[in-house]
Amino acid sequence: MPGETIRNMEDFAAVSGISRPTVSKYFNDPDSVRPRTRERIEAALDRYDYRPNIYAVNQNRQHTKNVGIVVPLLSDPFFTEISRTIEALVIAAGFRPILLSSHGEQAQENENLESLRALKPAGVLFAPLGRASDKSAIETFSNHVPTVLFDSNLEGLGEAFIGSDNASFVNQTVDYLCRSGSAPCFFEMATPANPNANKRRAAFIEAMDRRDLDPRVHKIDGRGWAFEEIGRAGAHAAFDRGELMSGTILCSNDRLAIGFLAAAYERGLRVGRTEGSDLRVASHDDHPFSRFTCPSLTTAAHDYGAVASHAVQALLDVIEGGDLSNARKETVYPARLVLRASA
Amino acid sequence: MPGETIRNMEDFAAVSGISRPTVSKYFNDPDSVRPRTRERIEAALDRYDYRPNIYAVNQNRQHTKNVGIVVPLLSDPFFTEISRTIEALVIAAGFRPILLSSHGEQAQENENLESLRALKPAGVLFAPLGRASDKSAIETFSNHVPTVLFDSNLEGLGEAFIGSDNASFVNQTVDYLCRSGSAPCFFEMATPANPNANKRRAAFIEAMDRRDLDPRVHKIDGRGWAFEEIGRAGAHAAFDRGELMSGTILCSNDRLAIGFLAAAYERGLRVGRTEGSDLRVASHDDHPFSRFTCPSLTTAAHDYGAVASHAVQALLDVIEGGDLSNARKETVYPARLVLRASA
DNA sequence: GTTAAAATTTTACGCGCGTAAAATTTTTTG
DNA sequence: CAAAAAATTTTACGCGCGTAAAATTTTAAC
Repeated sequence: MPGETIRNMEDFAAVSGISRPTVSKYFNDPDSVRPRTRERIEAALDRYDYRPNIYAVNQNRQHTKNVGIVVPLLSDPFFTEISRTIEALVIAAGFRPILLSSHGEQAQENENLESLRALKPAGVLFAPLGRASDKSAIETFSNHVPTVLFDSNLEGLGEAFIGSDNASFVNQTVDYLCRSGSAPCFFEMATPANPNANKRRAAFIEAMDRRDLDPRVHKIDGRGWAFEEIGRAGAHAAFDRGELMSGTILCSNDRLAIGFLAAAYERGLRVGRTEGSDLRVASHDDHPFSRFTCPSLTTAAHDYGAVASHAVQALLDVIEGGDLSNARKETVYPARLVLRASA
Repeated sequence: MPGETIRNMEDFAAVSGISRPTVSKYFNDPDSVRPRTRERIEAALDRYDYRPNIYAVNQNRQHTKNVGIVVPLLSDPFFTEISRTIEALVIAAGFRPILLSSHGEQAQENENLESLRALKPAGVLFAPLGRASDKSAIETFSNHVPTVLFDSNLEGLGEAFIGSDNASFVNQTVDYLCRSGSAPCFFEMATPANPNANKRRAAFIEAMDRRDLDPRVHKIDGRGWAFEEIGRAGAHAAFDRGELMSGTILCSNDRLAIGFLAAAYERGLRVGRTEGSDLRVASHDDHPFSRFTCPSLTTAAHDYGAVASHAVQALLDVIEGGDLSNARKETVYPARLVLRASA
């Protein structure tokens, strides 16, 4: 009868009729004790709602069962989505995910790494800000905590990098756009925060060169992470100069495209691949909202599942396997073209 | 010289020339020690990068400096935004925020509460799922941990509730729509997950009754949290029957409206308040993307800042003040009408 | 400069659990 | 059923820190 109060593992061991060290063993791995013992513990466990004190458990551990997940900007639905997927995999692997957003700022990113270190995580899945990241801080961190980078690569940092193949993204959109209509002009921020943007531009130029086409790149102003507004303002500025009002526009990413489409709508420009349209717009990322733009956005989709599961697996390999292969691996996944109404 | 390795507070106390209990006192409140002592500790602190072991610190504490933040669905930008604001306030108050999403499911919500209990937080800011919430689980939880509800109210649960005044939202949109054009029809899910939806419908009916107008409510099918797709499918179903293709539509929330606008666009319906438009669409929430819909969405905005800061303050009062007033308070903030192009 | 007040140091103990080593019990094997 | 193997219990210690009480030093007040 739950008359007495269970204050610690010793009390719980007493009411379950098992010794405290055995109970301790059970909580670290239920399969490590004899089935009958396990039954008795679990019987006691549902009569009394005892759980080990997390802080006492972790006090003397070198590393805990925590796994940090750091993303540059959680309010970007792309990162919300990928971190949700990663979270589920981390839980399935028996770890406790700790989700942190850097809110687009280096100071916050560094603080996230600092507070993670204090939590002694088994490992960290880390999508860095990119250009704004403090490389040396990240290097120091990754020397102490097993770190796997995803989404944005920082050369040489972390045990591995898993992301998307930017060339595949651009090759597929360029290929589709070129064979279905006029050649695209690339639309991007002049000083992108993310290294993927640079790779996409480079891939665009190369893809156009291969086709003996002029690789036109339209760069717009704007700082920070409010990409939709930057895209919208940049599009209006272009329209004011009579530019980008016809033909085919390939945006570096969906959030810029969302802003571009809003501006086009505001100008009464008809976007789409049907006859009578003024211009076509395509993009990259398959942002959760791109299904609901007007018109719906033709884009290249990340393989969320592959990136997430490979990143988690890579981290688990480092955590469990130790240093099997010392080599830092980079893995990228190709895009999947998603044809919608905008191009 | 950082020759020796600092393993614990005793080592650190030694190199800083201060006794360990005083160092302990410093870390709990830097102002509680003499200025000269503080200087010496902080001088040592930047020669050696020692920080107290979080787990040892919290092991014997009744409650930690952690504050839980639980939202029903982090991938909804509305919750991403409000939790970001709350996070900053929690940090400013000297606590460590722990952000958890229930991913729209009761099982996850209950798990979140359970893992929070194990972390012995000083308090929790909790936006429940609503109808899908396990009330008894939440009641049990809130008996052990100071809990302040926000966004969705559950009668009698938690120490306080802070949210938005649904009647204010609907009154403002209805008032504006009625005085600027035809009377609105309300567009909502037949079985909304969130109690706010019910209050909005009730407020709509009341507002229309007050004006001696017929309160037409259009209910659409759909389960889950994919509101945009539900709104889009519901709109198409209505259009197929020749309904909602003209006049004024007032959506229960912006995410439904985003779907509605996508469907209207796909049908070639012109939405807006300008001449030549087929229908007007307005909504509630001021979702971060509602600025970028086509046309941009007229809506009623939450006072994010007021809700966030009042919720945090209410929790701090409970944490620090003990039980000054035993009464559970409910506080709601009015909406701010945001006129854009859609109505 | 003396005294009272404040801050610090000393001393000492406890928290809840991990874990190693030796002793004991239970289970499996033949 | 005896012996070997496996699991469990006993015993014992340590982790890093909070914190109380008493002794001591420093600071502020006069």
